[in-house]
Amino acid sequence: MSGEKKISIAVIRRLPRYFRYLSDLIKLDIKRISSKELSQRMDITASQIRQDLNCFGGFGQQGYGYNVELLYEEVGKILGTDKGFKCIIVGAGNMGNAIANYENFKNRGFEMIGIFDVDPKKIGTVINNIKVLHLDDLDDFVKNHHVDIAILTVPNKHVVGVANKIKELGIKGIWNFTPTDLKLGDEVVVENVHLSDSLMVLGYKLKEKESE
Amino acid sequence: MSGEKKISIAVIRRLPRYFRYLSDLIKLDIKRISSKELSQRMDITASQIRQDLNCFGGFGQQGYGYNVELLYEEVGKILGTDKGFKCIIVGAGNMGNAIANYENFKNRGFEMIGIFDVDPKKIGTVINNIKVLHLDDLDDFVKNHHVDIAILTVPNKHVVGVANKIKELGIKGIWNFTPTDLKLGDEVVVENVHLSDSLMVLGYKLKEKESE
DNA sequence: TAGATTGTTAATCGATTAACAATC
DNA sequence: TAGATTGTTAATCGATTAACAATC
Repeated sequence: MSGEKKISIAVIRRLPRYFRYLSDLIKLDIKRISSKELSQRMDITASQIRQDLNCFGGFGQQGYGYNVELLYEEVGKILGTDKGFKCIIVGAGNMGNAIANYENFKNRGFEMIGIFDVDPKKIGTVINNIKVLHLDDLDDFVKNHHVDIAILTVPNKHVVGVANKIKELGIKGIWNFTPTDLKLGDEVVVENVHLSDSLMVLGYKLKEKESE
Repeated sequence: MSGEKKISIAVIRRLPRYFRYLSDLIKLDIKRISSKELSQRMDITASQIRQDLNCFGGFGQQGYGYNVELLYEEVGKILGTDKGFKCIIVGAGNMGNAIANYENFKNRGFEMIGIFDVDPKKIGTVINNIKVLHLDDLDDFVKNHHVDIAILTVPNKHVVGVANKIKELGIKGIWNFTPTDLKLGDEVVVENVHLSDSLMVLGYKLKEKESE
């Protein structure tokens, strides 16, 4: 079922950015846009925009450009914003809380349906209308609810154990906020956030800037 | 002051990962490592490791490999872990809270010295030993404290205003947690986190996986 | 139709990998 | 010394950019 040419991760990582800019254009009531105009707004080349979009189909029209609304919908579809991915948060600490309360995920196709922790003080509390359950109840929960994605915000020492459990339960996606690189094989797709890494890159850039 | 060849951002983004793995090796009491062994642990090529490290100097020794402790220190120095970057958090919401409470930043060279918000209910409260101040007090604060980095966790509608203020106050680095792409010119270095983008990439991968 | 702009092929650029001489 | 492994150059691969024919 995969006769198509493989699309590079570099292209994929730009899609959410297109999605954002298109959403902004809709808010500005702009109906059509050329790759040239969009390239100026996004500070990338028009050529790259056309190449990127053409990986997925000819969404534009010669002499006209792209219909903003249509392109927005197409990019959304490519990213799966219509899939309604069901997510659970594992680890009800500060980061778990922040994510549970973040309002932007829902309209991008991600729904938070459960939060898990092991701290007795947290079990039973409610975060953004979701009751915190004990991690031991995760097995039962997964039997009764389809779960697409587990969001990992547990302390580092628990990561490997929890990740393996998630895999065993058949959850196929992990959004990993821990510093640990997970090695779970091909069955699970992992997207890492690695906040410290990001901050350290900023530190480097800053150091470079100052030595200019 | 820049006769050296420019080091690509791809290399820089791998450095924190080297730093993490070296830290793990130290914990395991491993004293030396070859690029080959490290490549197996990190799942990248030995060639890439040697190329990356050689951008900054010959830290290894033929026939021996790399001294773990020394390499760890060198990579740390490159990233500026010894700089003690002074950071403020702008936006004391859930994400601001999570970051203020994150314990891993300090030992990577980042110190949180201030938190700012505009919500009267938050002003004066204390988060991880740091008192939340009103954003109007930021000017004064910057006069009295050197600030390297502003961490932006404000609601989206305030981003542009706050970012401009940060720039005017002479802060040179922004760690941007908002979805907005900042356009502040060359004076300020920006590192984006864009959590939604990351989650959407995971959604895409998941969708691809399922259609395999 | 003429002008504009895409879709797509070709050229360029940069990053990764391979190979091996240098050397510990 | 012989074996191991780096540092570094050369080859390959992939991603970005340029160019232009197709076509709206």
